[in-house]
Amino acid sequence: MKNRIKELREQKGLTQEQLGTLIGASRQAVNAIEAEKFEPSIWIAYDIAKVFDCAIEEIFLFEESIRKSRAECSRREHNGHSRDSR
Amino acid sequence: MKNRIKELREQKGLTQEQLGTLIGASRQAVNAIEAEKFEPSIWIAYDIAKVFDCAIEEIFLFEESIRKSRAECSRREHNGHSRDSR
DNA sequence: CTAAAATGTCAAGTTAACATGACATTTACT
DNA sequence: AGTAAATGTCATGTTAACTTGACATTTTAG
Repeated sequence: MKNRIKELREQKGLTQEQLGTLIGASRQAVNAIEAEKFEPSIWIAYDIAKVFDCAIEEIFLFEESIRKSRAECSRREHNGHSRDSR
Repeated sequence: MKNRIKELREQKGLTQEQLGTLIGASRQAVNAIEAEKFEPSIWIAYDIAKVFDCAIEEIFLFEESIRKSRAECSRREHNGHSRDSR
């Protein structure tokens, strides 16, 4: 998803590795999230937001993002029962 | 993690299943997240927040929550190199 | 009380978010 | 140019956040 990590990180003069250390995550995880390779877990999102003293929504731009994982793709044809089937 | 889903959901007169449908998730997922069985993905957290017209942090109470998953547990003994080792 | 709706919970399977390690490429400095 | 730091990226493995399906328990309403 779209995010402002790189912008804010450089503003603070942090490397990806340093940011990773600050939030207790790997350098590669920071890199991948920053590069929009995958979605952050909610805790990592929160930790990053805290480093930059922001709300999660100010860093991760949900509205402008394309949702790849759930909530689309499947769960499209097999609706109509919805009930647990008892 | 601690959250105010039940409170807000009932305030709106929604069932777990209805909330699940609104955010495109299963009833069981809503139940488990509400009961703090597991952490929501960031998209589910966002969708729930939007249903209740709140910020994520107003619904999921990070500060009061115990972090079970990452950022503790491992990554404690094997520090000191930090660099990729080349 | 009784039936239905809501909720709780378990099993099994899938998927993606991580971790670690390794190597390649780019950036920055002297 | 040369070198070190920073970044990009790939492979492999683990784990937890989901899914569907099924059944048990609790709550609600007539």
